[in-house]
Amino acid sequence: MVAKTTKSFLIAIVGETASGKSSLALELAECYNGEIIAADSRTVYKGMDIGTAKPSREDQARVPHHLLDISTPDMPISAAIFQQRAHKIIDDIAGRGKTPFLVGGTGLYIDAILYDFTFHGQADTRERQALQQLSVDELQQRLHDENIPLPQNYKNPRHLIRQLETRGMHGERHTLRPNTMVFGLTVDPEKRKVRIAERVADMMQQGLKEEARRLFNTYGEQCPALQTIGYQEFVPYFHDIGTLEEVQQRIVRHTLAYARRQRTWFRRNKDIHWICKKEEVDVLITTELNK
RNA sequence: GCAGGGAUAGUGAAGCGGUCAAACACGGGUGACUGUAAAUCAUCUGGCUCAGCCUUCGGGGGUUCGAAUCCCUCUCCCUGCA
Repeated sequence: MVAKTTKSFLIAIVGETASGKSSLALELAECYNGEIIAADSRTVYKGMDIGTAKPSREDQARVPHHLLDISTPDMPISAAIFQQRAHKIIDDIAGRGKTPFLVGGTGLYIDAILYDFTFHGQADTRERQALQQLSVDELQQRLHDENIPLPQNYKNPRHLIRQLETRGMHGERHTLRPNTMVFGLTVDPEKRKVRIAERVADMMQQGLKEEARRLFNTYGEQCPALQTIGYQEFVPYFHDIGTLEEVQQRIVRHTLAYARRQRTWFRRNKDIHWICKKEEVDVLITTELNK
């Protein structure tokens, strides 16, 4: 019992895409003898580098990063798998007397750690593929037949499939993990658009097109992991539809929409300390450490 | 110059006498979401003192109980003949 509550110290840094999480995390990790765990559903895949703004080799040399490149796009990582691996690494880092920093923008992955989600119902790829052929109506009918209540998003095929897989079992959500501080980075709405546009232009410069082409050639256009902003937009272009200009514009728009979704996810989290400068974090961490 | 076709909400595009504030797509806003989550889904998107009212379908004028839809005319755009 006691052992459970003496969890190691953990600092989480969350926020929308292009909010500066990575560079802040880097600074803090250097400052507080830390290591970084990327809580990101796309940087876990090898080969998806430019489009995911994966930390560079130099950054990784400055501070050890974890859960980057742990799989390939054809071997999907789920929230549950991510959680298991992250737990182990957090313990490992703490065991070596260092401070783990959980950094990322994938809300579900972050929360799975912060609130120690219990997941129910293993996903069976075969069965899932079969279910994916069904329409929303058919999936709802199926749930009805098996006496399983509809999920909250009852028109969402993915959630319907999941509901079938878990047979309606609901995972548990616990209170915030002990010894944990959660920081959220805010972005000036005025600057958001410019920042994202610049970032996307930058990715194009770095060869995003070639990276995308290589990935699609290797794993196919249907590969779920490649249904990612920054890659999917190239598909029509590779079929000679539209210009590169349009691809870039679409990536920017989709990224903006994604950032919005991230905001609505994190906004609900009352445990987040919203900040916009490193100094604010320093004050909070220092007082926490002195307790 | 003559003969045709067209102008519709932020954009593209339906509608072709009433059920039209006007389909649909895109774009935009808001939200949901515990084993696909950078995914997926819902919802709103002319204005307002919002179960009703007001102003819209290139401009103006008619016909009609009633027009985005019919007629006349003007402006601009595309097509065939000159």
